[in-house]
Amino acid sequence: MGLTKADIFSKEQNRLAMLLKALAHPARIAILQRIMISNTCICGDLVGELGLAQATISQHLKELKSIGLIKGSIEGTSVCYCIDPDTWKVLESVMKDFLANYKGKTICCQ
Amino acid sequence: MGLTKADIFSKEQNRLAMLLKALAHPARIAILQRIMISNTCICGDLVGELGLAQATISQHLKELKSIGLIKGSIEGTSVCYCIDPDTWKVLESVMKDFLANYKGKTICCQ
DNA sequence: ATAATCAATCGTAATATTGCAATATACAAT
DNA sequence: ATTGTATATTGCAATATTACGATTGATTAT
Repeated sequence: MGLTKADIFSKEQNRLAMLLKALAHPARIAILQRIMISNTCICGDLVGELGLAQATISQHLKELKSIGLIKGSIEGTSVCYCIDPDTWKVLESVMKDFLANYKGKTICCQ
Repeated sequence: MGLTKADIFSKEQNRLAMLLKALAHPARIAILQRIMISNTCICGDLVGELGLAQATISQHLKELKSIGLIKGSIEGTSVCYCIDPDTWKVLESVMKDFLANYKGKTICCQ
């Protein structure tokens, strides 16, 4: 079918799944790392650094923007992207909670 | 195309992307939460609790198993699944490192 | 042996994702 | 006005994902 049955899961489960889906591509991970490491917003530059076509990178940026992980602002002739601190905090918190559910003390499945 | 160009990214970027992709579905998140909360391996039970068909759940379990996030063992009449502590630790560590790249002190993109 | 139960696999339909060429849009410089 | 530069959008082809009915395989109970 290819259509996730979102209505049978909780808001939180869907939210986390959508955030992780936005991260779940090496190109988008590379883009985010590039933005973070530069410690400032990143304008252009991405095309040529990654080995992907301009249209493809633009599409990945759009995806990251639509989930709110990054935001862009026009800076003269080009567009600058940077991490959205609010969404990033949400991601950190939600992911931490999820991972913390595992206490690591199961004494089964040897 | 639908074919990720994995060869142009680093091993680490691909590894993280694959782990996150395995997590990036509400059903698989729900399955993992159910396993974690029960604090023991979970045998069957999943079908009926989530609103998905048996074949669908089996498929999601297979996906989680193939990336190594869970492992299954035959327990009498049914099959038990539990978190694989090693992969879970890798996930925690890799994800923590990724998130920590953001220092949150960009003074741009207002 | 037969029936019952549980989980895996197969086959298939519907939909989503990835990637890029081509094109469009926006703005700056000449 | 025209040219150049940077990013976005469109359209398309190839592949992947999601979901489930039907079937199969394995085990247990009768």
